[in-house]
Amino acid sequence: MFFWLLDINHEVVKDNVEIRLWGKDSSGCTVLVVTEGTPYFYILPKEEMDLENALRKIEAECGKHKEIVKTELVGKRYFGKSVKAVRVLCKTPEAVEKYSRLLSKTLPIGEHLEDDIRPATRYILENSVSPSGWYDVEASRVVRPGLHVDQIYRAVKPPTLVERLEAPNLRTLAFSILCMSEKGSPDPSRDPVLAITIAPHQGRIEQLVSDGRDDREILETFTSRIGELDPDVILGYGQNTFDWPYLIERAKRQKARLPVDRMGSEPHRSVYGHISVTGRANIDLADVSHDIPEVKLKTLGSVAEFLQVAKRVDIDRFQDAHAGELWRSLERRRPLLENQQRRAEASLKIGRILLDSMIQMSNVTGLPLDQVAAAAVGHRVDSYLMMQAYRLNELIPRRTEQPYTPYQGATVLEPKPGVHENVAVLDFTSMYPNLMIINNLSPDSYVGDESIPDGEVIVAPEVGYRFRREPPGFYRRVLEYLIAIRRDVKQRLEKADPNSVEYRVLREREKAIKVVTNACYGYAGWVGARWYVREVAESAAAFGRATLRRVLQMAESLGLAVIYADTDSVFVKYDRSKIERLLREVESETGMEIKIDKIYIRVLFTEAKKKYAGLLPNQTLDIVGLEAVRGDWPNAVRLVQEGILKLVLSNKNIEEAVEFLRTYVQKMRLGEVPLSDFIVWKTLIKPVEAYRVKTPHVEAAKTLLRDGWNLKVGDKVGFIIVKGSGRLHERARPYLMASIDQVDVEYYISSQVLPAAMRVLGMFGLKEDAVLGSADASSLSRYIGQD
DNA sequence: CGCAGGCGGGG
DNA sequence: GTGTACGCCTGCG
Repeated sequence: MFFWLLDINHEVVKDNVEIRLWGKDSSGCTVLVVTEGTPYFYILPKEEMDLENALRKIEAECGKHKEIVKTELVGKRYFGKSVKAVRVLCKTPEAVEKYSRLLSKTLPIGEHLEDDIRPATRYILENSVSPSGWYDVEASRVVRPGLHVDQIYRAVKPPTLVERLEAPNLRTLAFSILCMSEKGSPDPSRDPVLAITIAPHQGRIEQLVSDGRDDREILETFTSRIGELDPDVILGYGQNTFDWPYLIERAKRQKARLPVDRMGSEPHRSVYGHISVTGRANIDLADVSHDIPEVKLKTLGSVAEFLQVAKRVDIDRFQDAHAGELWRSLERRRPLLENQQRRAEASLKIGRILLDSMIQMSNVTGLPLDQVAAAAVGHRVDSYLMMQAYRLNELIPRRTEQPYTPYQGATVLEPKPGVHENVAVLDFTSMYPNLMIINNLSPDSYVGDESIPDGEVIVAPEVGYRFRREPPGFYRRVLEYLIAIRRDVKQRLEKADPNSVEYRVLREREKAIKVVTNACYGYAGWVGARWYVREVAESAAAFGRATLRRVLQMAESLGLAVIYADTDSVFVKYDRSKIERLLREVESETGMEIKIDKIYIRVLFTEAKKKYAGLLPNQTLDIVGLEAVRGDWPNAVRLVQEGILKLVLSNKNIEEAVEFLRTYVQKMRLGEVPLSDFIVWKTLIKPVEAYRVKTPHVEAAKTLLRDGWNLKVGDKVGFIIVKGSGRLHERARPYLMASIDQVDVEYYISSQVLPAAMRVLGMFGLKEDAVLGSADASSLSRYIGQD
């Protein structure tokens, strides 16, 4: 039987672990394959220990406990060394937890390992069954009441991989709930669910509306409709943190149940804080939005607009406390309900667009579809490395609590301020992964204070850490493997028809592999990583600095003018033959690929690092780091600075830029700029009470909290600076509580718009008073093109 | 005036 | 819960 693996969980049935593989078969039927799981952990005796003796002791101790099935000595590797470990097989995961601890306490003979691997993960690793892929399994039909799938099988043998790229047709729906409160956030202990919208991919959109007091009926209808529609994928926006917990709490209050999964039980919280619906993939698109860095403000409307499925303003409405009042009158309720429908439809469309990439990320990293959406990059890499460790017969280290020590990172050069014409940006392809491969930077090749002949090690510059040249370390093997499979996917892409499904899948697969490859360096320096060794990350950074330094030397000796450099990129004055020579020489010396990334017709640098704007040959403007692209500056500032940059870079027209600024400032003073362009958004990175300083956004948040709002870590606070006296934070108002005539326009002009404008205009020798003074813009001096 | 806390975006 | 480097705001002594 062929099936595509959608979800995996385990149940303990009569002291045995049953692994449940939920999937779809090749005809689109839902299937469940049950099989046994074997829970176990390892004891790794200390090196000086006599193995026979250790094993005898362990066996003697294990013999006393009936939940331990057996022990066996197995050959494994641990941090690159061949070791013998004792595998302790248990009946249940609970026994694994209990005896791994007990044994290491009563028998202090070594480390206990892999007791932190959950049964479903263990099964994935052991049988190489990565989720979101096709498998062939020899299985017999069985009957199991109470499980909601078309067919149930018992596996006779472990599944084997089937090379088939295309995912099956997944039944998908999106849902959204509507709850309201007279003030602030709705509270499930008080406010009923007012409406639930279900938007199935196939079929009509449904809206279940309650009478506003008793939501029991719509909760029950929702549950039964999910059962009837039987989705493989459940989409939503924020349902892990809002909709599901709210529904669960409401159901509890109503003494109702929410058996929406495929085994008749309720949604529950799982590993990455997400809500798991067994047998289906519950995907919160708010989690997935973090994979789209281009979308700054993570609202459903912003994501919808970015993906061109809806206009932001049509989606992000009624998301504030005022909406509660709308529910009261019947005719004003209509737009509220219509908006909710649009939100569910937008979620559905967004999900359909993003599903391919999530499926590939799931299959590459080995995390089930619902988990991969919720897991952060570090956990995705963690999962990937665990699969690779299994492939290489390496024991999986546990996460350990350890202190965090910062280390020195990359080099950033002081830019040459001014406008430069024809500037090429050269950069290395995957610099950190390549440095890790070339220098064998890996936890297992890292040589601490052991004495080793100089010829056998590579020494990292500046930091002096040593790494064995041979054998290839874990990171090196994994990174080489990643690069090899990516190359293979790229080759297949070249042959594929760009309009085919195959092409689309391969493109997403290639992206997923790239993300994992590029995250390995950061992962190596993350204290939470299973394979965290700070010296590895620190050495990669040091090799990076040395490499960049060398490129700068070589550019200089070739007579190429360097304008700026950051980490793995160098900005040089365009000179085709010299650049080509530089690239060749750098490649042969470093063994890494470096190429021209882009050529700016004109690029403007201020004195600041990491801030510049460049004009590309197709007339588009690249703005990096400047206020115009930052989310914590009001629209007014972004708009003015971007406008000025466009004028000075594409037309070289400073007079027009000054005129543009003057006109905008005038509009501000005349009240012709809308309130929304004055809003400053800042994120709360900790609970409001935890702040020791009084800042505008924290004070605005306090005002909102006093008004009954529910603000949490990660929430964005939009505020306005209003007229009046006192410190800035005393004049910060939540934007919903301010009107246009209260705005301190002069503050915005002098402290926000002008500084941002002058950062650009100042580069042309203009002074603030000259710009806003009475002088005619056309009499301003021109400084363009000096370099 | 200088330093610290806070935040966001870059490579 | 990938890393470090950086700029620039406001608060505060």
